[in-house]
Amino acid sequence: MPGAASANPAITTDARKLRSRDALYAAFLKLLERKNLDQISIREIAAAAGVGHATFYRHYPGKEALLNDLAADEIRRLVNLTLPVMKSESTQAACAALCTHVFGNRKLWTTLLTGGAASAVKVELLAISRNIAAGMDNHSLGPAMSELKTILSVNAIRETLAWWLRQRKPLSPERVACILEEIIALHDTLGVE
Amino acid sequence: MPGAASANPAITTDARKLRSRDALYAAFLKLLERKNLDQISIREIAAAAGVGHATFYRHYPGKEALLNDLAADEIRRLVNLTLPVMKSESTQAACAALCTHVFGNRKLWTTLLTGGAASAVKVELLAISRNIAAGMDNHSLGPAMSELKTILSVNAIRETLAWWLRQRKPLSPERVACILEEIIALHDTLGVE
Amino acid sequence: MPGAASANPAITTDARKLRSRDALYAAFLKLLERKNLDQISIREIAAAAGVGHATFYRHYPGKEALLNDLAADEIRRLVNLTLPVMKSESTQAACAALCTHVFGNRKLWTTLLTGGAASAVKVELLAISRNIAAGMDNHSLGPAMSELKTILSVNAIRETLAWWLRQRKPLSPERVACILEEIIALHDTLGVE
Amino acid sequence: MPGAASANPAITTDARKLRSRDALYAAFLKLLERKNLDQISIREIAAAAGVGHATFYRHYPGKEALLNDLAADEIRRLVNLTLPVMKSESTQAACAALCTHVFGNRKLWTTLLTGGAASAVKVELLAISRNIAAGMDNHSLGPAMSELKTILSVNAIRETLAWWLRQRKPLSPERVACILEEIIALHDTLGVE
DNA sequence: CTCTAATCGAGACGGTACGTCGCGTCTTACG
DNA sequence: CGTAAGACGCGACGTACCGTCTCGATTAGAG
Repeated sequence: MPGAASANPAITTDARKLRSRDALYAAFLKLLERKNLDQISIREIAAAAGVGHATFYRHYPGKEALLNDLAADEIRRLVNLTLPVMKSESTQAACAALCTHVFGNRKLWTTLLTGGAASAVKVELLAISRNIAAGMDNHSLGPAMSELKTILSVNAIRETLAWWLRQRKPLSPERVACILEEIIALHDTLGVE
Repeated sequence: MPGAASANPAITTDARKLRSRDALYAAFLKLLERKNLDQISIREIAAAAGVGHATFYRHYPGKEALLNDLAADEIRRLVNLTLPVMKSESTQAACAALCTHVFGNRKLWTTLLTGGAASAVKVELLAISRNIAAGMDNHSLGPAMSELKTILSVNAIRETLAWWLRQRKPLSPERVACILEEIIALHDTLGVE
Repeated sequence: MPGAASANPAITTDARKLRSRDALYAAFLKLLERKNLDQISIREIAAAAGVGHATFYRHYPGKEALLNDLAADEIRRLVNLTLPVMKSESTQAACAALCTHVFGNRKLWTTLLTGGAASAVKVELLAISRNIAAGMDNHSLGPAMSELKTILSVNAIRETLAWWLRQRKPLSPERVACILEEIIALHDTLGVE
Repeated sequence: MPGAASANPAITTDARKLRSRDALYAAFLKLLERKNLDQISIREIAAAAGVGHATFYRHYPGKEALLNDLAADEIRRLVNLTLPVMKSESTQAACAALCTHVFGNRKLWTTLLTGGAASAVKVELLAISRNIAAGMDNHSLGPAMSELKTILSVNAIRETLAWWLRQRKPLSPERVACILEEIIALHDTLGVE
């Protein structure tokens, strides 16, 4: 921070820096609603954020980094909302919580799942899920098969949500929660004789 | 074409044109093995094909067009090999045929499913599958749900194949055929009480 | 010519060849009225002549060659009309003849002197004039000074004609003939003490 | 320019911009010594200036613009050197000054008058001369004739200088000054009975 | 409240790739 | 054989962004 040394060089409290960062984050999200990732230029993001384009580089090495930050943030928020419910209550309740949250932040998640960010979200989501799955591993299958199961489950959920958000007249969150539950149950039987 | 009259203006018999086209096709495939789509420049493709870069544009409007051609070609080849088997024999036999073909053209399909072409293949595959599914529609579900089923099935198959080809020591085609069959069976139960 | 040997390989009587050549000549002239030399593409000339663009190259190595042919032809025609008059009658009569001819072929000469061909005509005209001047050399000056005199005379005449043809309401040929005569007389006194 | 406020947006004080501009100017001049204008590519100029080719376009819309700048600059320098002398002293002194300057910057002027820049210089020189002539108009002739006189005078001077610089063993500046004086005197009598 | 250095805007720059255009050559098929 | 049609390798065009860099001007926060 200005004027002197700081306890932690990584965490800035400088208001200017935070303002720029948030402006970039918001501007990027707005642009992603309309365009694909590689139709958005860095200068465009910076301009939309009311920020010099060089400032962008002071915060992120490139637009992919910003996108990954953004995706990871939102996914983690979703997971933190859903996972505890699943553990303490039931898969059914967790699906309901998930769908409710997604529906509540529908615009954001439409962008994340069906817009230009989709493939980054896919990767990020899988990475996070892998970590979670590593914790509660079922040892009945080999590691490779176990990974396949994770991949299929996560992708099925993701595709279902994306399909949901693409609908002109979307189903109710409760309806989708049921579908999700069914899908999850289905995948649970995979590989079990 | 050179000279004057021709029966069909769309089908060229000019040897030069065919040669260029094939060279571009092959060079592109080769580059896709190593790089992502947007790390490949059009001039690079043309150079690798031993062709002037302007010639590329005389054949395709851009690299996406070439990629789509390529993906559609290979997918259609695969479908034409698999679908008849499923109709005349069984799903089991079709899975076997599919896996055998993919394994036989393993390098190509690794590129298509796990390389730079992956997302284009995903789209193309879904489009073709939608067409097929439209023919043998099951009317028990609504159109939206029916589409979801197609999406989930196709993606599950695709992800499984991709996972297979990513393995360092891949399973035998027969083994994967069994897995695929199970996955397909699983998805058939979707939406049925 | 087709089918057999020819007495003189340089002079073709093949009707097709002559037709193409003339068509190119005419089309080029037409285009020169509207555009600068390097705004005219060879393909454009060929198309305007109703001829394949490759045919152009069978006749001329490039558009400059065609332009030079054209310029040289017309200049020579003009000289052949003017020079004899000067020798047999007077400079005055020659100027009159020149201006009359130019005025009669006004459109052509406007193109040649003020259009895209101007600088080629300048060069060609000087070359031809140098040849003529070499015949009737005045040995009172050195060769260098003598060349300067030719340059200045020819350019003065050319610029005057160009100026004339650029006028919205051009003077009569007789009026210009007088001016030319004065200019020539003036240049004759150059270098004479 | 960088930072914020500036008195005049047209005049840049940014050292980088000036350096690039000058480098382009110099490199272009160097190339013009050897080649015609349209044998010089913009990328070639930029490379010779040690500058990215896009930078060229940040300064000039095209090579013609650079050439015109260059020509106008040098012509104006010459005029500013010659015109005052003519006014305060004599035509003779002015011719001497002109020839001395041209001879001193002989390489540059050879390029400008006999190289690839020649026709641009011709146009530019005429334009500037027209402006000067407009000031000290002689009203004895009509405007058209008066313009012809300007054209002829300027071209005669220009052609004489070009001829001079083309000579293998050029005459002394004094000698050429005399010739020029004679030519100017000659043209002064034009149109006067 | 005052300094001081972190942050910023503006934008020039060397690059790379873009997609278009015209060149001159070469190939093929007609008449 | 001369020609049309046109594919081709080549190379310049002018544009768009890239990521780096240098500037002063501004401003937040430590003392």
